[in-house]
Amino acid sequence: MSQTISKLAKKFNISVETVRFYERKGLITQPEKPMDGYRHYPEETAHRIRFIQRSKELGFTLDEIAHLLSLADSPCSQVQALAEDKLAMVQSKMKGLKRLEKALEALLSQCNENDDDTHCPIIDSLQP
Amino acid sequence: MSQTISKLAKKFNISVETVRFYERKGLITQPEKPMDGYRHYPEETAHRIRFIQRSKELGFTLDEIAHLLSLADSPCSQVQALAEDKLAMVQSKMKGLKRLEKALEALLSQCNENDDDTHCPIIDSLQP
DNA sequence: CTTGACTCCGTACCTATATACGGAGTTTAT
DNA sequence: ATAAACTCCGTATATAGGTACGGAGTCAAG
Repeated sequence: MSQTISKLAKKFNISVETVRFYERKGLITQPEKPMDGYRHYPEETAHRIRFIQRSKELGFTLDEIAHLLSLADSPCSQVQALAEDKLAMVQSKMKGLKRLEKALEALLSQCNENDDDTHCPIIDSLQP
Repeated sequence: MSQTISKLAKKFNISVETVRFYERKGLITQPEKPMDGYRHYPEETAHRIRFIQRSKELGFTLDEIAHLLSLADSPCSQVQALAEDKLAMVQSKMKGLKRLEKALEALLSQCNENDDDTHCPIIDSLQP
């Protein structure tokens, strides 16, 4: 069953504008527009959008998703390489956040030892 | 010693435009501009920029830094509250990344069990 | 047949954090 | 004294991922 743009959008809880945006990005192909000039989407487009949404949940950017889609029939090793890159990025981001967490905890523990509420050691440690 | 804008910028390895940008943002105050119309920065501005840079490393956004700066003489408890919010954000972000990591690892382990390089199970699991 | 909902398109706008540009005026070095 | 380097200002551009708008045409229900 072919769908209008708003049906499709509603199905995935995104806006009509977003569908058009994905189209412009080349993530989905603009369907044939019969006599009336309106888009009528085949089932396949719905599959693509599902793919896009799942990939987004995995932290892929739209550009990376475009890449993934273009790899649909490529050797597994290529897809794997992309996922591995992503994993490395995720892990490095986590390391940064871990550092941040430690730093914030250290600052906060200074506050806890501070009796004088009128002045905050955090401000001091940030200043030279 | 008062500094010109480019000296100041060089000192912190940022660009002149960035200094002007911080000024527009209200993070640093635009200094008096004597006869020639050029900015001459007091030492204090350098301290502020140092503060900004350290805070950025801690993951504060410029808006949050503006807030921090405005709290410089506020009760410790207020500054502490801001830092605690930030800590909570950092921790929640880490949780999200942890989930992501697991998901990617699961996908990759499927690839490792896959003999057929011409087709990738990652693509399949992303598709409906 | 009219009204309201839907669709089209191009374009502007949004956040965040800058970076880049252009033209005019100024300071510094040689 | 002249040229290079610096400064001023306002504005435009960039990324990412959309969101919003306006005017015109079209479709579906009653």
